[in-house]
Amino acid sequence: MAESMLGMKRSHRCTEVTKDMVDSEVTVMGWVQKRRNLGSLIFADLRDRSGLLQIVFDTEDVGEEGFEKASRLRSEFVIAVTGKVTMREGAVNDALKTGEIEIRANQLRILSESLTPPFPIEENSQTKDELRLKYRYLDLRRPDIQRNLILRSKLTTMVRKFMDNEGFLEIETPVLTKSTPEGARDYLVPSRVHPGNFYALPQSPQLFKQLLMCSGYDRYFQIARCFRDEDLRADRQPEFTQIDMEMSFVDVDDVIDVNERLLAEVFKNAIGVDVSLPIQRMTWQEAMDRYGSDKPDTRFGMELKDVSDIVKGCGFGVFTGALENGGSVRGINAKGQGATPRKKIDAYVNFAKDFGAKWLAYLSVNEDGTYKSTFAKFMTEEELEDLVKAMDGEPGDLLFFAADKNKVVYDVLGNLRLEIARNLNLLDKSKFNFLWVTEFPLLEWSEEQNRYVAMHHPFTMPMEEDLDKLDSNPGEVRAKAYDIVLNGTEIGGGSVRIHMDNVQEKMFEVLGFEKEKAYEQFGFLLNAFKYGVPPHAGLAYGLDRLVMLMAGEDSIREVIAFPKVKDASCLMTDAPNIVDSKQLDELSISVDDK
RNA sequence: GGCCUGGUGGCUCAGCUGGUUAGAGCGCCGCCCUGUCACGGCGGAGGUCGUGGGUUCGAACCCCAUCCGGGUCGCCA
Repeated sequence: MAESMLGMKRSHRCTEVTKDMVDSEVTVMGWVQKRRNLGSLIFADLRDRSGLLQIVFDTEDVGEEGFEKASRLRSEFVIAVTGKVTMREGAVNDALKTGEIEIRANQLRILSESLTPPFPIEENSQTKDELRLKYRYLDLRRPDIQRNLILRSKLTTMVRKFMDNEGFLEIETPVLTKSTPEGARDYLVPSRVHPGNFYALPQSPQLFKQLLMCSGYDRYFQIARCFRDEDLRADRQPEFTQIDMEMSFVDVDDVIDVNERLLAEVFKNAIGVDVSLPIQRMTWQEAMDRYGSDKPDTRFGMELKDVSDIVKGCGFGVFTGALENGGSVRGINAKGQGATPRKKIDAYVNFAKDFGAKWLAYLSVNEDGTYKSTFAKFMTEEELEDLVKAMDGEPGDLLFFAADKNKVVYDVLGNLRLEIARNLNLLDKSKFNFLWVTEFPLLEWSEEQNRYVAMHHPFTMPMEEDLDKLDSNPGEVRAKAYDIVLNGTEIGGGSVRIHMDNVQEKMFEVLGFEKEKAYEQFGFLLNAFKYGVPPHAGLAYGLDRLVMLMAGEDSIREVIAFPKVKDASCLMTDAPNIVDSKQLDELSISVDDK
């Protein structure tokens, strides 16, 4: 039976009550975390978002009726308590912020009873995700999730403050917008007024923020919800949040400068981490050569080495064959892992195959200096020695080699490097290694479409010094695009945009867009550019990933209040769901049952 | 779409090569208990072993299908 709170007013959150307040009367409200009934003395731990506070119920203070009521308390009941703050008579509980004090209740109201929760509401939950997400409203009561969401709120507040100080304006852009070609699949929204026509939910506010630059807003930002209809991962949700920004009359260094200061400020203020500026920069090519990844985790070494020159004359067909096909042979050295059992190595070989490796060669340097390897028989003793030397191989080391097209070699070794590091616990979550990756390729050859596609998007400015290669060698043109990487996770990316119509036309030409088609898709932007467009550039962060890393979590679900599961459905609401045929009729939609 | 992995009382798990009545801890319910905070003591309830089919004298265990999670590859300008 629930009671009204009429006449009672909460005076403090649980942990706002301190020992300075001893002897004063407070009113606290919250959930019963735990009750301990000793017969004629009852303790209850009261919980709210601030933490726990112990309440004592004694007939002397709360009366017969109150005590009887207290004996009915169970986990997750919502109660209001008025009482006197006192120092604890018994032992102090060092685990609690309020461990020295307690409230001697003189008034108790049960504001709401609770069923026994389907899983314990406690930190470090052991409960399966399935159940947590079905009862997300209970899961969200757990202190660790509450901490994450509080951190997230703090972070966005800090971002807004910083951006405001820097002269950025927060401007909202539409959520119902136009479907864009290229890139991820759009979520579509049917139009009732225009039968057969659809809005798309934005994958990012990209085009709108560029238009805002055309309109003279100079510095824009937005904490924007974005949508992509692609499969989920631990760090990917169908709807996610970007911290999006765009600036006028700037070049790469200007964007990097303001963002370095932003990162330094929020990491310091939100989690007390010092980011030393300037943040290291690395070109895309260097990142690929050294780490096999465009988002290198620089918390550990194990860098890739190109050994193509060493093995080019050897008798091992896998190596020489890759070189003849224009590829390369590269290796990594797992220091001190020479004793890795065969089974584990086989697992690495299988892992490599997931990334397209037909082959993963390995060699361990025995303690006595001899080698054990699958390919030793194809090479002379001298060739092997040179190879090991090139890899800085010492007794006890384990070397892996991939030989294929560069893309495959990078992919295989880049991921293998991470896999080994994970197994060896080299990924220290208390370390925060930032890195700018710059000079991305402008274009990427798509086998599937048999044409070049934009690596970033079709409005990305090529580097001025590469402009003449747009005709002769488009694949080698570098872009004024940059990513900000933290511990091997891409937390943001952006570019300088094309503001020169001749360059934009050339870009569409290289992408195989006919002029008409380009206007059909992006006419509003291209037309806007005819009326005076400033040079502009921007960047967008994945807020969810940023908070995930700050909170030390492994999945963005831990920092999103109501996330979706692997198949993009919501276990709590059951969305998506079928709708009434009347609704479909209004939208002129008929559904094919398959 | 592919691959890997999981589903056993409310929760977390154990359950051998197929063999009596499927177990444990926590939680829950009842009684007792004045300084607990992983409270304690005594007693108790609670299980279609995800679902459907098959093999077998016999299935939680083996086979097939399917549903629901997790990871990952493809995909994600």
